[in-house]
Amino acid sequence: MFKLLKTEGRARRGEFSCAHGGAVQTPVFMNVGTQAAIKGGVDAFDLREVGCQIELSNTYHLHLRPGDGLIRRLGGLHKFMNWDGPILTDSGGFQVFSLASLRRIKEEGVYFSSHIDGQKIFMGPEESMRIQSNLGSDVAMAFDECVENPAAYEYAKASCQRTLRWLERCKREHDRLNALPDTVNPGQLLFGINQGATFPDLRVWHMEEIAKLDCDGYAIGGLAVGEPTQVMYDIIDAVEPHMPREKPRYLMGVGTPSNIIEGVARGIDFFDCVMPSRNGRHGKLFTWEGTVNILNAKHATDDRPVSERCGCPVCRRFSRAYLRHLFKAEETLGLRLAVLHNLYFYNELTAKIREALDEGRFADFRAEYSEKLAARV
RNA sequence: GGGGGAGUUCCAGAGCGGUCAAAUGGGGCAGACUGUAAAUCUGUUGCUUCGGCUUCGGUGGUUCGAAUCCACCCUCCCCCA
Repeated sequence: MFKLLKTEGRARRGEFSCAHGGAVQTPVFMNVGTQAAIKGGVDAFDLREVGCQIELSNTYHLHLRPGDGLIRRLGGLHKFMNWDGPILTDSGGFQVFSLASLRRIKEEGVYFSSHIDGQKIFMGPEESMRIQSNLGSDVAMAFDECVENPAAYEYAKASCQRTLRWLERCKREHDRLNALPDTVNPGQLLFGINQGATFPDLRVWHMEEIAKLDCDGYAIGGLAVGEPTQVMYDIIDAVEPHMPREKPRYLMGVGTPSNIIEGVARGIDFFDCVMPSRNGRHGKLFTWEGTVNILNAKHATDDRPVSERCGCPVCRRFSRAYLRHLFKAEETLGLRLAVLHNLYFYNELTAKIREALDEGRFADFRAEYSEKLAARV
C-alpha cells in the first residue's frame, strides 16, 4: 500500500497504491475538488491534463448536496464525477473549524446547522465513516476536530483526547462498513489525524496514541489555521519522529509552494490545499519565479506567457495580456485558465521534488526554491 | 416659437448656506487568501514640499462663509406648437 523508495535526510520518496491507483508517486499534491468539482470550471479530464495523481473531495459538502445516498445509488463518487484515479475524502473535521459559528460539539459528535438552509445536521465519527463509505473514496479521513490557533491549552488537550476517542469509533465503524457485502469500495483505507494545536507535548502524546490504532496512514491536521509559519514547522518537527515510518504522512491543508518544500524536508508525503484554485480564481498565479498577480496593470500589454518556463496548457497558448483581459472582463474562462495553470504548477512542483529526491539533490532543490517561490513578481 | 427639467470629482448619482475634497454604486489601482459558506474580502482613488492649494457647466454677484442663494450666458433632455 505504501512503499518507501528512498530518503534524503528526513525527506521521503515513496509510492502509494489504493483501489483506484496503481502507484501514486509521493511526495504528492492532492488537487482539491470539494464538491466533486474543482472550483473555477475544471473537470476530471482537465485533472489528467494538469498532472493530477489524486483528487480530494469533502464529506460534509457532498452529504448536504447532492447527498451521499444519491452518489452511492449512482455508483459512487468516481463514477459520478468521472474520475477513475484515487480519491481522498476529508471527513468534515475541517468544517468543525471553518463553520465554527454554525455548530456545537458534543462527545457523540457535532451538530451543524447547514450553511445552505439552516437544517440541523448531526455528524459524528460513525456518520462521517458511513458517508465516506457511500461515496466510495479510496482514502477516508478520520472525523476530527480541527482546532483554531491560537488555542487554550486545556481546550486543546480535551479536544485532542476526544479526537482520539472519535478515531477509535471511526476505526471500528470503518472496518465494519468495509466488510459489508455491498460496500461501494471495500478497499477503502482510513487515515488517522493528529491534533494538539501548537503544544508539542499534546501533539506527541496524541500521535503516539493514534499510532497504536494501526491506521493506513497518518495526517497532521490543525495547522495553517492561525499560527505563524515557523510554529507550524516546529510542530511538524516535533510530531514527525513519532509517525510510523512505513506509512504515508499527510500534512492537511498545506500550503504555499514553499510550505510544501519545507513539509517534504520534514518527512511529509501528502499535501492538499485550496490555494492553487482559490488564488487562481483571484488572479494570483504561481510560477517558478514567484507569484504573478495577473490583475496588475503592468501585465496589460504583456505578450509573454505567465511564465516562460512553464509547460502548462495555458502558458503554451495564452499571453498575460489575454489572461488579464479575461479577468477584467469577468469572463469565467479567465478563472478556468488560471486554475489550470496553478494546478499544473503545484503538480509539477511535486514532480520536481520527486525528481530531486530520486537524484539525491533535494537539499539543493530546497535551497534554490524554498524562498524564491514566495517572491512576488 | 411657448412651457418644463437638468448640468457635481473617471462614470452613474446623492448633496441644496458652514460639520463638503463632497454620501453610495460602478470603474481604476493595490493587498489578503493554506483539510473551500470565498468568481470572495480589505484598503485606496483631485493636487500637495502635508502648512495648505485648486474643484461641483461659464461669468459676475449676495454673504463672515456658496456645489448649495441671485443675475446673465452656454450646453443637454422632455412636452406643446
